[in-house]
Amino acid sequence: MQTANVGQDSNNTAPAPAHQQVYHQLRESILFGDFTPGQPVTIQGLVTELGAGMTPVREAIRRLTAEGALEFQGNRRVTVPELNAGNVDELIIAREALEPALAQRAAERATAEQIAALEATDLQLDRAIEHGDIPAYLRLNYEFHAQLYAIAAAPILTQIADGLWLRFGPSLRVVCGRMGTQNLPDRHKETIDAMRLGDVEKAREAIREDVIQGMVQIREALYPATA
Amino acid sequence: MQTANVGQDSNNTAPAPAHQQVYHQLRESILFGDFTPGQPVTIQGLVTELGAGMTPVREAIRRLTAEGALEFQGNRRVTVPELNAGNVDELIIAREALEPALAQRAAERATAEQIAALEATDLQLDRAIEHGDIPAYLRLNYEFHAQLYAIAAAPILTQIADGLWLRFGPSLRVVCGRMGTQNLPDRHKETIDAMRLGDVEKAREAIREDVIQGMVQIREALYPATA
DNA sequence: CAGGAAAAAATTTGATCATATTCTTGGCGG
DNA sequence: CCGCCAAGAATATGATCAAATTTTTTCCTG
Repeated sequence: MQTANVGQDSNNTAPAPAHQQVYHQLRESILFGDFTPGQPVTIQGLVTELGAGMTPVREAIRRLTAEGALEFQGNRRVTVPELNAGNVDELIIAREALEPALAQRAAERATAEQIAALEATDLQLDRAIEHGDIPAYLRLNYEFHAQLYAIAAAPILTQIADGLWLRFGPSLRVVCGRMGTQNLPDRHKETIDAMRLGDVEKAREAIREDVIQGMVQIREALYPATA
Repeated sequence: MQTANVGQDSNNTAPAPAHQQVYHQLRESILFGDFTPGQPVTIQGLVTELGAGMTPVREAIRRLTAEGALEFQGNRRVTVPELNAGNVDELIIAREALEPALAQRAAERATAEQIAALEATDLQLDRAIEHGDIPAYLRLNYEFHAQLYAIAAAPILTQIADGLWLRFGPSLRVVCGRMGTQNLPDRHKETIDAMRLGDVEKAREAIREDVIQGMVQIREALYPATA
């Protein structure tokens, strides 16, 4: 959400608390596919791997568990969730409901600069797709939507939508790994055009299609049999 | 979500971890109005009040912060969030999007027993409204919706919808305290009737109206000026 | 004698606590 | 009125205890 100074402390600002740093690191790892669905996540493993204390790691894990990015396995174990077909359907419902609302608000508020920045991200995204650079694709695709959220200026809706990315991030990574980046069309250009023209309804619809298209692709890749 | 054994350990089962117990206690306190919007929540206060250790309390707070039930004030302070008019609007959007979807799924799946249980809850709710029993009203109103979520069998959507209750719970309490329970009509009867008849669309619409009605009432009570 | 299931020991991991450290804040003196 | 200092609260650490998993051992059966 807020861009806290995750790194070293600049001149006067205090460094971010360790638990926040750990949280952000873990979050990125989950979002951009350093973890695979089903993978166990151990506290002690992270403690040694990140060189952090036990308490910050525990807190970061709790936070991510609450966001649905990790799953409490009952027996004190925590794993990266594996999505079943029903879960994907739920995510489709949720994203189809939320993202168009955010896009609409963004279209109503966007300045020319913000739209330009959006387009810049999308161009980088195109390049990543051309090069088949999956990590860059995942990052920039998320970045595009995150920029849209920021423009929408709706903190609660944004937090919820962001949480959804955490849920399907690991699976998206798997799907991309299988299919490459070529067959991943989006509706970003249409969205940007609509925003330039101030056509709120069209922007809303473009994002709706973008989201559904992407989610259905995940579902088809993971569960081809299911209708 | 899952009904862990929060209390003493029954014969063979291990007692729930302290951090979960603390989480559930805090959660209830927030949901049913033991905390008021803006109220600061201190770790040490909870440690002494609940007689729990510091680590479990910290973890519970982190979890509730991630769910939006508490707010990180930046300077290490945590408070119960105060909703502004825009926040309420966002909550309306989110609930209007999610609850009908859940109601639809519930209507598609409900057994006669489940509908009967729903009706029983609603009758208790009516009694609480008659008696002006605000705590009971808050509890049973939530219970009604929670039962609906359970029937819908959609864990992700349920978790998100549940999180929304945590966000407006404290404010709902304030509104009820101001207006009493009399002027709080709902569409529960219509919902139950529609479910009995298997009229999925009507159930969806009834819940949609129920939710909007309730949320608009909160908005009007807190921010009368705003359209 | 080999294979395998059950039991027991060992190791790994999670939960909690007491304590030290760091940061914020409110009051006091300049 | 501004800056410094002390009190209090939050953060972080490492130790300790408990639970779960894994490995080893044992014993029985074919």
